[in-house]
Amino acid sequence: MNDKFFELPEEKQQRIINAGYRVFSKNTYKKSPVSEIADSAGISKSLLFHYFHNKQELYLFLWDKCAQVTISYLEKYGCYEQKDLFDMMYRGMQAKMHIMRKYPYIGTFVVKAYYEKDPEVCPAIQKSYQKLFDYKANKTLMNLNPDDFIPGLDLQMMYKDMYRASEGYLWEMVHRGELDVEKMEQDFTEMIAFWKSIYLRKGESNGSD
Amino acid sequence: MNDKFFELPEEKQQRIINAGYRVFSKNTYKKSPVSEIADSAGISKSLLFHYFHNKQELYLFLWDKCAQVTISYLEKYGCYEQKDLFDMMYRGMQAKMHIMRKYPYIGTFVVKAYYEKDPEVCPAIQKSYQKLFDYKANKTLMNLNPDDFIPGLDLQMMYKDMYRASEGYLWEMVHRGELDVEKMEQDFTEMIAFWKSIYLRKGESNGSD
DNA sequence: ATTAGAATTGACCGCAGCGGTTAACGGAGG
DNA sequence: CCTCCGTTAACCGCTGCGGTCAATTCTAAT
Repeated sequence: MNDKFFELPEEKQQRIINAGYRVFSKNTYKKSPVSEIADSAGISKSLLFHYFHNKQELYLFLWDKCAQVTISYLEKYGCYEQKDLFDMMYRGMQAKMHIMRKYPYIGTFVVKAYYEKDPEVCPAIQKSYQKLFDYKANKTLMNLNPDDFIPGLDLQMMYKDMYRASEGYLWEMVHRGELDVEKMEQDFTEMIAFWKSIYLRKGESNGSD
Repeated sequence: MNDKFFELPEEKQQRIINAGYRVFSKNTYKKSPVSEIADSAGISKSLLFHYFHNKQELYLFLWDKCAQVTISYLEKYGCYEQKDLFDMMYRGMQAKMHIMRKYPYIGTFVVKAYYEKDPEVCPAIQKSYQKLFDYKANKTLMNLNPDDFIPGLDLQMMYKDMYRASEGYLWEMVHRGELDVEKMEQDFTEMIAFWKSIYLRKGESNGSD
């Protein structure tokens, strides 16, 4: 790719990147017109081809950017220094929200990319996905103390259920269209509070309402 | 459309319908090639155009079929005779599973259709969606007795959380590719049991696990 | 066997829209 | 005035689309 791209003002880079994520997350790789990306970014198709030699290069750049962004934010928010489970979920949520604020379509893009079948990009995706996946792999649940939770609780199930509810909520929001990140952050906070209220053992040193 | 379609053997009708759901749920309306549907159904494009005059007609037929199937199965499984909340969820799940077994891509199709922007089909979709939505609207939660549940539980939150977890699980499965309905049914049953174990008031006349 | 009629198809058409190229435009600096 | 460079409109060859239609195969009654 043309390094001139990085000399562009941040805002313009972002606009182009997000346009890419948006279009590629809506269609297959093959059926995503570069012209639509250019339009969405407010530049001409020619200019886009000036920065990226071809469609494939643009796509793979976006993919790499994707992994890079995810990892950097997860680290930034300290999502893997898990002391308290719920605190960790909260940090994870914050990281996700921050990413979504900056790159609203990155989530759906990742999913689409992962299941992309086109031989022009598929191998590259598959190869580098493992890295990201390994990174995200939950070492969670390893060192949870059952005494902190209500007696007889299936911790595995609890975790799965919370994870799924988060995913379900996210899905709900994404498909609703406009992402009101403020509201999402608030809703997530509520959800976490709810989970604490039902899962955590009561009457301990924890001050909850 | 050509009524000859309905004289086809059930299995062939199904094959065509499912091919339609599959292709239309993968791409936008405009970017879904009729030829791919025909291929996927194992017939020629010409024949498909023999049964449906044009793409639009095929699409809207599939949409109608969709509403019709959903409603009929929800009724068949008695999903709205809610006495016990969890029983109702179980019935709902069974209905969904039955549908997915018969029309694996119908779920994703509905979602795609709902957010379809193409002026050739959008208005028709939007108009008839309200019906389906009104039908599915949860009168649930109306007549729940708080005494059945653990004290202080926020019933609204509980319901939302269960709903989201279900969606999250479904999303997880759908995006994983092959839909092992048996396993899904089993997992859902487990989830419902889990919910009963954490939400339901203990030590009553209810005999659980 | 013959044949009418329906089921089914391959080949075709005109056209839209794609990825990518290129020649030219326009504004800032000298 | 020229030159550079970010930027674009116009263009090109081509693919693949929706839809048609004449031809072929299948079915079954005679």
